[in-house]
Amino acid sequence: MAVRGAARPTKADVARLAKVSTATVSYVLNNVEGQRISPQTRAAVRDAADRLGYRPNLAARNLAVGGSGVVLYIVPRIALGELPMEVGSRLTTALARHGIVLSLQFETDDDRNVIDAVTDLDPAAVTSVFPLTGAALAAVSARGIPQIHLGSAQLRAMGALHLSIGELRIGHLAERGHRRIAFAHSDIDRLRPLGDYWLEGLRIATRARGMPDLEVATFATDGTGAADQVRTLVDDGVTAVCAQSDETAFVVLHGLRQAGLRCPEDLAVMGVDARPLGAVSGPPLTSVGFDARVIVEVSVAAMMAELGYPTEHDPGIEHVATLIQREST
Amino acid sequence: MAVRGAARPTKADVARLAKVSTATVSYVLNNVEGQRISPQTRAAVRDAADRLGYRPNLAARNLAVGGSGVVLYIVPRIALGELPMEVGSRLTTALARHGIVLSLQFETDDDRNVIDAVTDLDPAAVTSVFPLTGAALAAVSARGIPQIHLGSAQLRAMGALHLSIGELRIGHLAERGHRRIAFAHSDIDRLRPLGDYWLEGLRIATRARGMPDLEVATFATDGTGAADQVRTLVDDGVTAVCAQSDETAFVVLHGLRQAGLRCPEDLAVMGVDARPLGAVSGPPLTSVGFDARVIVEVSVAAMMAELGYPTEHDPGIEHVATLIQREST
DNA sequence: CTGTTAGCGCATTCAC
DNA sequence: GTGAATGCGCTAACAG
Repeated sequence: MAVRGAARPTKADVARLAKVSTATVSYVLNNVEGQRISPQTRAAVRDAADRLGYRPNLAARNLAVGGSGVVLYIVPRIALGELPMEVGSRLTTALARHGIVLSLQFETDDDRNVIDAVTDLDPAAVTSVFPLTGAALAAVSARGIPQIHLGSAQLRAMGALHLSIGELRIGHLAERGHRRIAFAHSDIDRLRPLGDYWLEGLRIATRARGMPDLEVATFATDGTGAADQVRTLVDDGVTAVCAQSDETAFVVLHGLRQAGLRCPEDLAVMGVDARPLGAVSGPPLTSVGFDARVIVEVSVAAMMAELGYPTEHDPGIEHVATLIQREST
Repeated sequence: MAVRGAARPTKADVARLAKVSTATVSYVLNNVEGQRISPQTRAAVRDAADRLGYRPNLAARNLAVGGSGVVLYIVPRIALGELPMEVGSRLTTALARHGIVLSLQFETDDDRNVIDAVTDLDPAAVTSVFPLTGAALAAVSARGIPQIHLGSAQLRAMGALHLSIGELRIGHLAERGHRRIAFAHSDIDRLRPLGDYWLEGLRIATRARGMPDLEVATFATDGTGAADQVRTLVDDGVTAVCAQSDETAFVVLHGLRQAGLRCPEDLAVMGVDARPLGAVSGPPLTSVGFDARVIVEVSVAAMMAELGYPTEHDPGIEHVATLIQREST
């Protein structure tokens, strides 16, 4: 049990209590390789350390190693479910354990905050879910700061997620007799790559079943023109649409209501993301829910590895996604 | 291994360029009182500093002043619109300008991450929108770390927000002939205080107009039982409901659709928060949008002041809220 | 194997 | 007014 006095114990205190030198303390606490230290000394140090509730002073450590001890995490502004925030959250605690603090930066139009943060905080690295672009990218690479992002490369590594999701969705729709299916893209540019990623999985699934290729439509986030688009789709003989995300699915649903069409009778709609709001949309939305835990773990592990803190634990990749059947299909 | 850009200039570099001592640099750059420095020297230092693009090394500064340079910001887990995140975001950049980094911590059931962060990062303060509770509170106060939160005290200071919002909503409904109005609470405990806060404002507004007191109903977030509740309300003669938030309003809308009732004919629904999704709900939701900028500014200013970085600029409190009329009323 | 020591960059006394 | 000197707590060479 740590006794909390006024001042935090320093490495010197630990050394004194363990009756060794500060260097030794440093070695055992940092698990420095190439130093052979007797198990008992090691134990003594460890004991003294947590007897005192010792925690290294980050400022001092950073000063000594010449780093800032800060890593930036850029959060996309667009609603992409809770995942990015979840990843950020987990990353925060995972890194804190290593004494480095994660500074979340939310995307803005001008990337100003990112640029400021880069110059003010001098981060050791910049992490993000999507690759940086524009001014932020320029600022970061100008300073030679390593950037780490979780592109579809990692997603692919994640058991070819798009394939299993695609199969899951198309399978569900095919079972219900749908053959002509459309894909609803978001009109947010930034999300395009993600949409394309899902689309690819869907395409492969339809092809495997000898179904006609998917039609593609892009829906405006604010619902503008959705009714007309939906009507066109239905007139073309499309009977179901797979949206790029639940958000986009909501827009399609909106279009259906505006057009006076019924869901799923006239057009079935399916999202992917399983946001809580899907339970109360009109009608409640069928979607596929991710096991956030697994995805987050993979992401965090990848980033930690990239940052030089490899995680020994490689989480299993099974069952990352499950169908959530509601009334829209 | 990426080659970092040119080494950062240090205070010594600036001193050399400005032909003064490092102490002088420190004085002018930190605007130290009680030191009389010639304007020209001052100018020379400033010039040299930004000529070199000098930024102080945070680790070194923190070491010298004995602080960690980290402040925690606890983000409530519940969906409360974008505001808390927005506040966190702004706080991040505002503090970064002062060389302190904000570490966002998301609430969890066990408060484990907060406790860990407190011991690992040794923050100078802990900020949050709501007061801390439970284990997190214990950990923070045990260490005597100052906590700063934005309770309804500040909200009230913010021009009695609940009153103006209440008046705005009731006024809108009254204009449309509604007299019997209900309030829809969220079933999330954590949100209760916020709901009560809004409710109080609504009550005062109805009373002022001699309208009957509001009925209160609590809706489950997942939509369970919403249809019955809505039906009961309508049977009771209620013609409009003010929800605690847009989220809750969506649940009411869901109940209406399930019950086969029309909105706004059978029951008008009004949210507060103006989330983007409101544009594509069924029907699109009337709500009141906050001028996030103002609220965030007030919050951030209050927190900065509390943290010892008073902001000279006291943002005006006018027009923090505007009615967003859509089809649900 | 373990102790000593020299900085890391900055804020802050204290002489000049 | 300004410059030199100290020390913050820690890491990493270098001795021993």
